[in-house]
Amino acid sequence: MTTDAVDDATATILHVDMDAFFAAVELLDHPELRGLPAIVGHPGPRSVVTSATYEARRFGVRSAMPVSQALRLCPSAIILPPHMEKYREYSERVMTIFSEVTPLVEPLSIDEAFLDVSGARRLLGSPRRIAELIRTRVRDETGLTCSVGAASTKFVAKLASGRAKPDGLLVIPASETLAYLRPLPVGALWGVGESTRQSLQRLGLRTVADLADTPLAVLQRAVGEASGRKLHDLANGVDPRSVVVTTREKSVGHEMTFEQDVSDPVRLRRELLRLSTQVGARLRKHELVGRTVALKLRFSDFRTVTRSRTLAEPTNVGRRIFEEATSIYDALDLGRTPIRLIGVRVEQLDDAGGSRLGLWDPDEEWREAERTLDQVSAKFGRGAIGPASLVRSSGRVVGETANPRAMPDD
DNA sequence: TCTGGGGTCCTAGGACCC
DNA sequence: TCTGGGGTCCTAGGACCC
Repeated sequence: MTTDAVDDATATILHVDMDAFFAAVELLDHPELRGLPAIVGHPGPRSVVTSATYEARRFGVRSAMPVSQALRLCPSAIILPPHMEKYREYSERVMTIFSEVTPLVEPLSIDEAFLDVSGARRLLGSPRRIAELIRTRVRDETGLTCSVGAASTKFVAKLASGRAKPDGLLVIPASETLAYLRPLPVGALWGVGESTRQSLQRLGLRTVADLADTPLAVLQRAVGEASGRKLHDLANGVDPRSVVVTTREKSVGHEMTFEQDVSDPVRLRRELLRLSTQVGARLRKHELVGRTVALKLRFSDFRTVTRSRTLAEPTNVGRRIFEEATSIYDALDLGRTPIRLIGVRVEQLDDAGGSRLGLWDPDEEWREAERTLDQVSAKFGRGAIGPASLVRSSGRVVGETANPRAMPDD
């Protein structure tokens, strides 16, 4: 047995994270941009950075940063519009590679997953060897690079992959976990963002070691019962979560930010109809129904409100979702208050099962939607809106929704 | 600098029931 | 006449993650 195998025999959870995923996929189609700073983001004045190459990151460009700010930091950056369909394809390809290594794969997002390789060791070798195998296959079969962390818990594996980036591998055996964790800043812990970091700093807690040595009750008073418990555990290297293969989504929603704030209630209704139709289509595609409809609004000052209602009967019908969302909006009595963002979400999901709701004719729903628009038009004046304007209404063409007939089908 | 869109989880208060 | 405690559901908001 090699020292290698001895050293990492306890590190059986892998976290695989693609490097600058969206940007890297775009570069496959634009090899001439390799080595240059590039940013993926929707075109538009209010867009943010979705992904950036490491060349752009060297200028301080980060995900979620306004594109305008990114361009000030890095004026030579090339902006690439996103192609979600393509990213989903590559995501499936790498997830397939993972599942050929072990059936215990838990996708965490489009570009990362946890793998439990404890059962694959006899066949494929130590976790380190398995991680190398994955990295080689991903590179050979997709042209993309990924980073892998291996540890005895999910949380430490994720930390390790982050530390290994880009294009690296880091194994943290159980015996070294605490020594690795303790010097890190509290912000390295999962669930500690800016707000929690400040709360902890007020208590003089700056490192993971500080947290680990603080009595549980003190932490819970500062950040809440559940978060306090979680932080205390993580800081002590405790993370009992196992790799879970199947999880069902708990809510489905769509939202959109206008390029300029919108005061026109008719225009807002039109967006609600579009969003509700999309949500209904996705629910049916996944054979789900939902009992609660939530409306989200963001105002010019960025203040955000949500209002939700629970239905007597669950639904996955766009028209029904639209009715409820509209009714909630009307009840807010906002007049012509300018709106920056509008969103619809359906929660409390359940299987559609064999109920009638599972069977659906997308064309029929689209005709329903058009009738609804006619009613709105009749109420607010002819020509105010029409079915033809639906497609363009967002002011932004989002690939799959460019064809209105394709929309109810997703 | 002027803040996307997809989500999850937690908290807290009130209603309601036992 | 005043007052308990636990459990569940609903709603709103906020923190957080990618």
